[in-house]
Amino acid sequence: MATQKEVAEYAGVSFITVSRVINNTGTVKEATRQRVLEAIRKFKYQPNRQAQALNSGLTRTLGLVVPRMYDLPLLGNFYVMNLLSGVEMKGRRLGWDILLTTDHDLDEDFDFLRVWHQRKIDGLIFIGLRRYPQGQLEEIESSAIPCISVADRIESPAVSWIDTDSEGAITVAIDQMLAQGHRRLCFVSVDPAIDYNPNILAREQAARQQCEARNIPLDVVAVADSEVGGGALSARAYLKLDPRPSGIIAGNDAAAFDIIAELGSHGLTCPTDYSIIGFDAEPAGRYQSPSLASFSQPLVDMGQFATELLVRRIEDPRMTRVTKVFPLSFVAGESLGPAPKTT
Amino acid sequence: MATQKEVAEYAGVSFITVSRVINNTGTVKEATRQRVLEAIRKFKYQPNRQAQALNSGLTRTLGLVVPRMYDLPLLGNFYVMNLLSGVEMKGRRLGWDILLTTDHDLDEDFDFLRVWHQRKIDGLIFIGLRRYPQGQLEEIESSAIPCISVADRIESPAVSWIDTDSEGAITVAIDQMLAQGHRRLCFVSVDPAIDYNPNILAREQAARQQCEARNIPLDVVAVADSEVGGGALSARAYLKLDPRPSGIIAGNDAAAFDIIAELGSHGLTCPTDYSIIGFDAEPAGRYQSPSLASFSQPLVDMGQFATELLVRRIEDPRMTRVTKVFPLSFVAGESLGPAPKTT
DNA sequence: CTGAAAGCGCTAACAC
DNA sequence: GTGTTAGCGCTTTCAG
Repeated sequence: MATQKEVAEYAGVSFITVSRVINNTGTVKEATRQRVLEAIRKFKYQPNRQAQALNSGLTRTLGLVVPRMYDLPLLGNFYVMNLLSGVEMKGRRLGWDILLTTDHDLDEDFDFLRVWHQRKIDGLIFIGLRRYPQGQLEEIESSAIPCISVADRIESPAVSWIDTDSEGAITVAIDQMLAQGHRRLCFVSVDPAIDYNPNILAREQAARQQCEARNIPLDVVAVADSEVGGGALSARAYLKLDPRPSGIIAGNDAAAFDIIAELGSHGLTCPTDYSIIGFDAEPAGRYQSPSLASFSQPLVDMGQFATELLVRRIEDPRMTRVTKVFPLSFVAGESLGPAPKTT
Repeated sequence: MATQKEVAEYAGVSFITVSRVINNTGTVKEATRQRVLEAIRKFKYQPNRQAQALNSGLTRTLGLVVPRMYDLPLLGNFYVMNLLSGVEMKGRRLGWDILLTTDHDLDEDFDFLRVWHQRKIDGLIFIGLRRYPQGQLEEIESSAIPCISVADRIESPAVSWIDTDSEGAITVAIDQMLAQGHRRLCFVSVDPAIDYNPNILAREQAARQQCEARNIPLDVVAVADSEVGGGALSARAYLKLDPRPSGIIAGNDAAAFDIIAELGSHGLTCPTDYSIIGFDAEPAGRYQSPSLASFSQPLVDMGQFATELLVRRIEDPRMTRVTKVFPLSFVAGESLGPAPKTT
């Protein structure tokens, strides 16, 4: 691990000249420059980022706060992972590294800002920011930390956000159900007291509003997030509904998988007895029989967009906030079929 | 972002005293200590890790090198993600942060050691280390960088590794197949020229050796990794086999999903016409019909183990290398049934 | 065109 | 017990 000093000695210059060559600052005679480059190559010199950070104030590192559930980081989650892929790709291209953080227990003292306070990162990407207690939100909004909120539309002018178009997707989902003759719908949501999932909650709200506006009977079942198998519980709640809706819109694919499995073990088959549409378009939905109708989201693009935005914001502190809504696209599947005759 | 100096001024001491209080070094009078703690609380002071790193040489950050395929980081991969979860959990508990890196194009100049050369991390975790060209491997083995290899059993005494017990699992898989009457087997592997997957290759090798030792006919089909839908190609290669084996062992679940789907579209149903066992025990395998027989691996534990090992190695450079093999456990599924009569 | 000096925030070694 | 000095590796003035 060579330093500028060693390189400089070998090249017969002072270390400051090495700094100039590396950063392309000031002026260096071509002959000198070549000698320095030669020495850099010889020692495989790379600048020490810690030292650079110490006086530039920039770590060139972004933090991604990954939500957790029951102590396990939600890294296996399809949404989180694809977003992360995009973040990593764009970060690498722009020369920024990605530091992974998870939130600590929510009642503890705002632990996920630690990396910021310790100056290990220059900006943060949050997924589902509103899962955090009000006090912590206020600290973020009032602090100068550059950050992007994914999936939660934060009001504060200090926080840029990106999100998916839940309303538009729900419109399509309802239209699809109506076109197949389904006249009574059920939305499978998540209990925010158990787990806060901004995407599912936004979809639920859109479903409620649109069904009311269009005068379509809607039942909402909300038990627990499917990440932990709560979908099976939701299925049982669905079975108790009377009359029983023939069209199910699940908050995400994971919930849909659970429900199909659980209803199957109760003798209900899809799409004969009911139809179901999920969200996320996970690959697993393609392998299933019946394949799962769903909505795909440009998650990798979203991760890239968020990263680019955050880097720009860091480099230009006066940048005003940006908000962006990404469209979803419907993915057909065998799980969506005509409503059963006996409605 | 307060500094020691500001805290010190408020407390009426010199900044070095603040340093002492924080690090519990030297001796500080209780009254002074209280005043300093008070000031720290008031300013919400946290030490600047960049500055600390600059003179301790320790960044307290670990790097995880995530393999890529066709430019996309393999973050959606079940194996990688669960490992990463474990790494993150243990890192957080030990007070270490996790920096995500991916390998650059392999022919380029060893880009994934950049974070080490730039002193952004103190150690690295590799998955499938042998995917990298020989020259780069040698650089790792000969350099002083603390690192752990996951899934590749590196010979060098400088590199600790952890892996799963492919041999043991393959023994169980073959036994299961034999018990169901299957007399001819097929292993679905991956072409290392297309993608290097150490787990699948180890399983393939074990299958070859054991089938030969036990005198069981084995065909090996290797087309492309299932991550990119190559499983469908493997299925077509399987269909051309004559005689056609009734028992398929797939290199991983993703390949198995592909194969079941593809064979299904050719009129072959599982487990009537053939049986199949996968590896990884992905949740999606539970939702499928038929459910997929597979092997589960203690991936989160492995990630935790690797992290703890790496941190110990960093803190004690003289530590000798550790190797550990984790057992797999068989997960029953409907995809494994009696061999068809007409063998 | 190049070098010397100062300082980023912190800690280790040595005074008082 | 507490403060002073020096230095980690680098960049940004300011001289020459």
